[in-house]
Amino acid sequence: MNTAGKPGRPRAGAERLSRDAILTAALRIVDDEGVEAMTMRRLAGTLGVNPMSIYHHLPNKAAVFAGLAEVVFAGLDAVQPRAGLSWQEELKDAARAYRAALQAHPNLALQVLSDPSAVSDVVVVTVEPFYRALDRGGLEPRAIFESVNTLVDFVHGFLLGELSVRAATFDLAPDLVDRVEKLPEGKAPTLSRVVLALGRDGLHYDFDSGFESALTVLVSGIESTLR
Amino acid sequence: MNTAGKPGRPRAGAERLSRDAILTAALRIVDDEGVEAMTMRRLAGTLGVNPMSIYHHLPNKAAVFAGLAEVVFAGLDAVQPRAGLSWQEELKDAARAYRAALQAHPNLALQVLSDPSAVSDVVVVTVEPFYRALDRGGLEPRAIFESVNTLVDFVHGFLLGELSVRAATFDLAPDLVDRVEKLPEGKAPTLSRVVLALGRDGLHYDFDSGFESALTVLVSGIESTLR
DNA sequence: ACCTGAACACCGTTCAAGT
DNA sequence: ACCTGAACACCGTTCAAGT
Repeated sequence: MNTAGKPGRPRAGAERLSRDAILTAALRIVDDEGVEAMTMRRLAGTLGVNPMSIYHHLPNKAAVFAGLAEVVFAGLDAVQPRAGLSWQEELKDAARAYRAALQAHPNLALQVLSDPSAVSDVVVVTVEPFYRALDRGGLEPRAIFESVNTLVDFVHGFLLGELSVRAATFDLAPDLVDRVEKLPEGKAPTLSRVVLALGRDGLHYDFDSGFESALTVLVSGIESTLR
Repeated sequence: MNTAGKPGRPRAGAERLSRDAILTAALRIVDDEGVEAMTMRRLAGTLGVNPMSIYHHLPNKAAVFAGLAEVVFAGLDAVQPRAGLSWQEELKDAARAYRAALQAHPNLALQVLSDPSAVSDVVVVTVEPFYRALDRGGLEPRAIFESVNTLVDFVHGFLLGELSVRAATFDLAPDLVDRVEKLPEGKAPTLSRVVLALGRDGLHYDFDSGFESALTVLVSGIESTLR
């Protein structure tokens, strides 16, 4: 039977744990309560298992996060480009899909983006749609490589900002106008002038349209390297 | 006298601790050994003080990191643009200076970039040089605002990659060619073709030139919104 | 092989007590 | 006000022992 609390090896097929089961539970904790709540002891608790049991399936906590990164990026794999798009629109779609994949697990994304050891082969494959679109655009290999790096870096930085703000809803809203108004005279004159010209309404920032306008800039910049 | 280990309030002027002294010691730990080594107990240890003493100067550990963020960004404040530059080159200089400031404390930068609560007014002022250059370029307030966001997001994402790789020197070098060669046939055809066309030499990546080529793309893209 | 229990060497932070 | 000591409620991980 091997009920909870009983030591000893379970019968074949009666294992209470598996790598998959552990990762599923871990992802749930991260999604619901954030990376900080995902401790080995807490994870074992939700699985109804001794903390040490986990170590028979994953070597340590870092491996748990690396496993979660795989799970998240694996979903990106299957996405097919929409038919009939210009290569520019296909490129934008790739960036949109990449952003969406990371947004699907915001708490995890922040962790994964800043942890190089969490990056595996699954992540490498993630960039295929970018390569495809730029190849269609007729760029040289070197230009493709650098353009993809630029785009991916931008998406990472954008997500850093987006997810940080989202995670900080309990904090005071970072009202740029307020902050600028409180700045000492002459500390940042151009910033002050531009921000105040935009005003409180003009600054109402929307991540989706911010992302789109950045994509427009980036794609125009990439196009201009063709000439 | 208030020698080490003696409790009680020190005489005026004989305080053994200050916010500045604490932050200086903390920055040293972070620079030398990384964010993970910077614990309250370790920090107190290097200051020769009881762990709890720190709490009389900073409310908690998060406040220590927020203070460190201030220290780092404060250095950016004084930078003046070089004379005689086109607005495009001035804009690139702003991005270069921002990257350099974050690179100066790589261990801290990763932490700060992903921690919204570490961002203070000091950081807001950081973007003034970007605003200045774009204002000279004749962009409208809205376009300036969005271009700065795009540029700053890119720099953040770029640094995330750059600092991650630097921090992972002990890990296996992420050799893209090797990884691509091991990929299942047809898994990422364009990526494979492009990467193999570049070859092992063509891919030898250099962060400095990668940064420059991204800046070229970004600035061209911003220019094209003027027309 | 798979799970457990006790133990080690840590954490951040609260609280009461010293001067 | 500034510093300390003991204590609370945690961590990740090693190791020996069960079946």
